[in-house]
Amino acid sequence: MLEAIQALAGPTRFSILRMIRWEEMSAGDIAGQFKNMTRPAVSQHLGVLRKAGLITERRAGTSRMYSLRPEGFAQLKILLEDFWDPRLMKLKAAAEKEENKRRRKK
Amino acid sequence: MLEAIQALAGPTRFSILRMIRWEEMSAGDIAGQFKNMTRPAVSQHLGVLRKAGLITERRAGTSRMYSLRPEGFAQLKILLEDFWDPRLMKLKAAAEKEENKRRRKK
DNA sequence: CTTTTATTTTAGTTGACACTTACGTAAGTA
DNA sequence: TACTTACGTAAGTGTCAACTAAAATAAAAG
Repeated sequence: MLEAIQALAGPTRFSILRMIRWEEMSAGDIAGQFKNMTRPAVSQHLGVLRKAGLITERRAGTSRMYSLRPEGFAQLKILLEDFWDPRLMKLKAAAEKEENKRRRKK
Repeated sequence: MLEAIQALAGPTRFSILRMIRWEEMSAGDIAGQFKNMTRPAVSQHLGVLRKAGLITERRAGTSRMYSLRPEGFAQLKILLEDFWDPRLMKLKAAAEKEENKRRRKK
């Protein structure tokens, strides 16, 4: 889980994620967007993002297409919500306790 | 904004945030939870978290009390939702389709 | 004013990570 | 087959962030 946050924390990787936010892109096209950075460097970042579960890879001929993996971000969102507002969390916990009580009555 | 993500990415800082998740703690108490780490090190991490807007500092006598700052996490949550929410993605795609139609009419 | 307590700040060291260059690989093409 | 395209992987290097130790600061107590 921390792996995903660390992947997100790199400025280059963050830019990559913004690029493929709406539609998949090839590794070459992604690297082409960067000035002053070699293609292997971008490839390594793509590897980090993939290992972190934030993107998926699809092979198309000699190209590799990368796209966002919503599941990865969903998990991060859940994680952040736990920090979001502790008071709300307490209320939610209480509500769920109530819910369970009701279920057990059946 | 990236600053907050980078702050969150450090394992030590992540632990600190979990500690003060429910209630404020003094710098000393926080540092006391860590084995194999000096107090200055923890203090530096607290500084990073504060600069990133994730925690707030309150002075009480010679102690400094730290607590979570929900606003900081709220912004992060919004950021992630932009990557995650499929409904937003669909809306954007539809908007671009419209945009293309308009262009072709010229 | 001096001492104590709690903590930050400064200075300096070291390990991890982001690069580059060079090489390897897999799929398409002549 | 040999060549080209589009990549990833390996090895080496420099930079930066996390740490420690020592000094500075700030508030309370004596």
